[in-house]
Amino acid sequence: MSVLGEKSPKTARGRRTLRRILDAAETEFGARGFHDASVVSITTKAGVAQGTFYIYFDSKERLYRELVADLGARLRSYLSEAVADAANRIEAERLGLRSFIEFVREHGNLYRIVMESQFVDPEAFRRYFMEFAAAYEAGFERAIAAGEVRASETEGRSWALMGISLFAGLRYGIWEPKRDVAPLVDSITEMIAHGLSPRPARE
Amino acid sequence: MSVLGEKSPKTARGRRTLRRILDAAETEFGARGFHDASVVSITTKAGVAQGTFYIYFDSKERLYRELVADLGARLRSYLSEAVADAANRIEAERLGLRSFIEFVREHGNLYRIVMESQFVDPEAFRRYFMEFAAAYEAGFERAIAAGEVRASETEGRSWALMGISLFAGLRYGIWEPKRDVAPLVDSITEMIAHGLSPRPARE
Amino acid sequence: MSVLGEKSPKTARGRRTLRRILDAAETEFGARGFHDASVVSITTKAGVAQGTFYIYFDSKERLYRELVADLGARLRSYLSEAVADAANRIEAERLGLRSFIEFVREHGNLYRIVMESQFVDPEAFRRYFMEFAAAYEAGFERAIAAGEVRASETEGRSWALMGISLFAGLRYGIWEPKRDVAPLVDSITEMIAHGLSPRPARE
Amino acid sequence: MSVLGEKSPKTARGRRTLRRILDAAETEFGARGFHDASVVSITTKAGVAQGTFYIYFDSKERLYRELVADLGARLRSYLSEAVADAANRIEAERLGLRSFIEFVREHGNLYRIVMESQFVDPEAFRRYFMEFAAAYEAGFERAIAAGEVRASETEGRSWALMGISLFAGLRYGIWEPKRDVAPLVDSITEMIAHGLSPRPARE
DNA sequence: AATGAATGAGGATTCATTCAT
DNA sequence: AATGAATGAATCCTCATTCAT
Repeated sequence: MSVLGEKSPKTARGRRTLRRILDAAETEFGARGFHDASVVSITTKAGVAQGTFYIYFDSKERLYRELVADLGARLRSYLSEAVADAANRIEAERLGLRSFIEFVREHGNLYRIVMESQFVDPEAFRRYFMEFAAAYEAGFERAIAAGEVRASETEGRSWALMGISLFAGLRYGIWEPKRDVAPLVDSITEMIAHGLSPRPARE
Repeated sequence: MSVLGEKSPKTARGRRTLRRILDAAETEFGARGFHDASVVSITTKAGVAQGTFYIYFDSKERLYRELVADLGARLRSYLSEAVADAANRIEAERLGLRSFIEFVREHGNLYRIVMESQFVDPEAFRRYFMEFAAAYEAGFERAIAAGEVRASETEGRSWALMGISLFAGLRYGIWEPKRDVAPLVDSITEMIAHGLSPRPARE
Repeated sequence: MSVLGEKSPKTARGRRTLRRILDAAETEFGARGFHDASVVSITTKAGVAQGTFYIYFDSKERLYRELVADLGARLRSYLSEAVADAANRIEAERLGLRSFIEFVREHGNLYRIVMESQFVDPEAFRRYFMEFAAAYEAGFERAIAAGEVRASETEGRSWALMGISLFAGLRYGIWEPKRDVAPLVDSITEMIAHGLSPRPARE
Repeated sequence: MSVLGEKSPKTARGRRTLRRILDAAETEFGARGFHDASVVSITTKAGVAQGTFYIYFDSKERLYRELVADLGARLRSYLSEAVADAANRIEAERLGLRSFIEFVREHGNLYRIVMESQFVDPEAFRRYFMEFAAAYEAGFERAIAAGEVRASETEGRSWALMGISLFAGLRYGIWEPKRDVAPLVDSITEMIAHGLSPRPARE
């Protein structure tokens, strides 16, 4: 989607350097946060000189922004793939929740970077989640049309469900990455399932 | 009330100064974030000399930590009061969600500060939410015992519900503070109600 | 000699406070050096408010200067007393060396303060040692007249002997305060004795 | 030659800059002392930006430490060269004393820096002189074996002789740099010669 | 394309000293 | 006589960015 590194390098050597900076940045930003990850620390880790950084990026802020966009895209594609085979909406929720936690466990840095972008580039963060939510809502509309979930306003519901995932990612992906997450996912999904069920509760 | 651990002033003048620093800090941290809010900007806004800051706080970091703790306590007390009169657990959820959004609308800075602490002082952030969650779970246990909600594992559910609130606070408290939130709260609460209902959905 | 504390207090309470500041200053200056010993650290240790300091002293520098003068006087009187009973000049050298080391062991702070004054108030330091040297030389002249030591220029000799003491004080008073110093003092004194002996070495 | 442990520059330009900082530091530290010589004053005198300082040194303290070590090495090599041709130990003492005073006259800053290190980095100071003393003692042992000086304990004697030099350096190198030092050196050396002579004094 | 060097504004913090009570 | 509060200049250091080679 977004092409990382404004000034895209022409030579193989250049591509390699760019790749190294990007990887170093991901690690550093993830581990130390935007402010504590300095350009020096990134270039040092990448094994290049400080000046080299500015061959590929206009500024630290700019790199960060591009990184966030890229990571967001990766996350989104990961999720839509994970959910593709779901038989129905409820199943999709279960799969989405589970694979999101897995994703966070495998790409903790990425998760942290995206979350921190809220405080570094609020507008980008906002846009990203609004788009995500739009897709989410669209899915809901289809599910309602298909009778898989109870009809209702979809915006708030979508947002609520995103909040669940995000927060579950924080606790079970970042804070407790060894925890057996299956029962919790089941419990949460069960709650969601009832919450969305097209069949009203018994009297 | 305030449990701030700063060196407490002994004169009225001192208390006034401390108060001004605290207020300025809340505003600055909320508006510009931890890193962009400098000690200069805080003291300038408070109308005191830079050195005065260090009469009351050991460091910028320390002030932040104390602020987070204090804000957390304020939020918690606000919420428990808001929820006190709820007839049952479901009603408590509705009230909690609604008043949380209200709180965020009125104290946006505060919300931002607490959220950003995740990246400034992760341990404080973690501790704060773990404690909150514990209280939440305890409430769940009671509700289950009272037959107000369906029995189930409570940890994941609590966490999920907190995620909903937090994210709703972000969107409807911070991003869209003018939005009429009632229908969304209703919709979300309805989802939660079904999700927790002691009477499972019909087959 | 020098009356410590410009504005000499009239009341008993005042004298007590002054005393406490002086003692704290001696400890702090000795332990942390002039620059690292702050007025805060001194007043804190003395158990008084910061402002109180300036009731008794115009400045940190001033206190230091007075302290150095006072300590110098104490040292000088200690030494002249220690040497008073010496049967002759050589004996005086031995006693002087030994008691100087003892003095340093008992009053390490004092020694350090006087030595550091070289870098805080070079002129005062210089004056002090020049005066000391003058007294030393006078003693030498007398000893020569009495035939106790070999005639010679006395200035360089005096200075050299002061250098020996000072450096011995550093090593055996400050750095190795537990060391049995008797044999070293004997050895050095023996060297001095031969060096000064009125009976030159045989050809 | 220089054993400075700073981050060594890779270009000629860098080496020039480093050299300028080092020279400026020597002058400033020597003239104003460690505390009053600020990084600003050093970089200003060196004609570089403040930040440049930190390309080459981790901290002001660190630079100082390295300077002390370097200066010590220079002094030591200067002295051992000066003394190399001495016919015997006594002659070596005379040459050592004289050339030390000369050295101090030519490198007053250097002398002051080494002396002040006692109060800035006591451990470095201590180490320096202990090493020096060890070399001194070894020389003594050899002289005793060669029958050039009277047998005796050597540690205290070495220390005493170092004290003489140091103090003579202070007075005749720093305080009275124009003074004709020859007679004083003679007088002191004569005293030392008798003090160390292998031929006992006549009865 | 890459590098090492240089910049300088800006940041947190310290501290001797003064002030008001 | 004493205190707690306030000051503000000064200090060390960091870091994103630019420059010369």
